[in-house]
Amino acid sequence: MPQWTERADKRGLDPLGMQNSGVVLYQSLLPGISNVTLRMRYYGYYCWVSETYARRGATSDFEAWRTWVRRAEALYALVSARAGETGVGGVDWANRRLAAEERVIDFAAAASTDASQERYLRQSLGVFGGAYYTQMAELGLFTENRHGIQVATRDLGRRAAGLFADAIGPDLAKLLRLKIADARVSIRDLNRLEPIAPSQIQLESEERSFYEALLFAREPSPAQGAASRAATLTLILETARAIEEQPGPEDVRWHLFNPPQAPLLEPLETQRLNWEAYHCQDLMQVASAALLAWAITIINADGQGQTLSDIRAEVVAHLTGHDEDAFAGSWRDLRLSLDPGTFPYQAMWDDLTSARGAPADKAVPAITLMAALHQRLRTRPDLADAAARGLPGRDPARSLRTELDWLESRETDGVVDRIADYVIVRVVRRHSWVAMQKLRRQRDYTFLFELRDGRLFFLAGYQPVATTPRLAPAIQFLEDIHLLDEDGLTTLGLDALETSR
DNA sequence: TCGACTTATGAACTTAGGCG
DNA sequence: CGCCTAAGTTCATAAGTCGA
Repeated sequence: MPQWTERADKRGLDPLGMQNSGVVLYQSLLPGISNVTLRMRYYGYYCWVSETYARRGATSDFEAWRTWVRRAEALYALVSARAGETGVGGVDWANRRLAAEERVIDFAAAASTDASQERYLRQSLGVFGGAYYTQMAELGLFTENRHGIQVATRDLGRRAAGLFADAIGPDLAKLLRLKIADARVSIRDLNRLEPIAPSQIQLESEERSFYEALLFAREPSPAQGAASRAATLTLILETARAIEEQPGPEDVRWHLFNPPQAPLLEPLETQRLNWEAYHCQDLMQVASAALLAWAITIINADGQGQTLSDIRAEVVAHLTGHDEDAFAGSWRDLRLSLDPGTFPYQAMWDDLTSARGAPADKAVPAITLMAALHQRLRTRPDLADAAARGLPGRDPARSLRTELDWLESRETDGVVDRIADYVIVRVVRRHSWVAMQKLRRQRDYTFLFELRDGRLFFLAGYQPVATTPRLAPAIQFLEDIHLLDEDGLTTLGLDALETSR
């Protein structure tokens, strides 16, 4: 291995700067839930933590508030670890403490911000500050007071706090308050506190109905993105009903990819169309990335490096040698030859995102997929509109739109020439530009190849990856509030679905 | 007993988003 | 802009299983 490979110490994230367009889109489709908010019940717990802190005689001292939050989180982690829960901040630490088999666990030091101690979490305001606060603010549960301290809001936040307290009952609420203040807890008390764990939201409780009303925007004064979130969550329930099992993120993507037999009512169809546009964007992103992976293997073919014209010639040779009749005509001919309704998108996606197989063998599938997407948008003005609304169409961003516009600009040119240009201009040179920006702005060296004496030299390989659109936490939330379980849609879930559509 | 193969374990890395 | 987090994935190694 050459010495200079060591310089590529950061692997390129979004090497074509194209994933970002999809990320921006999906963020608007599930506001109030992020990739790091993993359990619904934290929303109620933090409101209770804030209210309890206020009632003990809160001051404007941020340090005191931070200590209270950190102790509340550390205790929640200990209870959850004891109960075998997942998605809780600090469980790794809690499991280590439980394994030590102390009779009484003193977590004052672990909850402090003293760097010399083994802390349950290092970030100063815990998962509250790192993940939940911004999402709870979006939902109208939390706000910042004039002293810069995060507090539960008067209306929604206080109600959530009250419902959490009611759910666990006065005795446990008192015990919980005492143990947070004390920062010491026995195993016996951890067991007693199990009803506060994230999976313990009771089926027939006001706490549960409150979370449902909150998520599905049935509260009196819904916050900004509430309707969008409600529509997406309803579409997830719809997916569960259709596939008759607990859906995973992939199931949701593919279920929402095609218009359903029985048309959805507004605003659900509009939101489904947004998800379809997002998924088309991700398909395009993966196809472009597959061409990048291929270009990298061409660069790496011998240790001598390749010029841009070497790479172009290899692309032409490979695509010409590939006895694909479809590639004999123009780009326009290619897209018109495909049926965008029956095209095997999922098989292509699975192939391109899998590590199996050589990148060169994925070039033809990637190109065909791009043509199918092109034809899909040409024949679906509703979809093209959704893409136009949700995705950037001009420099310096790259998206489904920009790439299709580029391909369409000279679409009567031959496929092989058009794609050879695409690989050079939109893939190889684009990656160089993106990596240069990251080097300048973030000082990250993310180049997958580098230029020396007019030749490109291999630095690192690349595997196309999908973006992860917050669907996993959304599904977990729906499970936490009993709308979904391991068998799919529950009775409550069916009720919620009927109410929402 | 050896080697080929499968399964289990664990370390290291990746991912997203947000704080300080 | 560096760092932090949980969960997922990948990869290497260890342990276990099997047949010759």
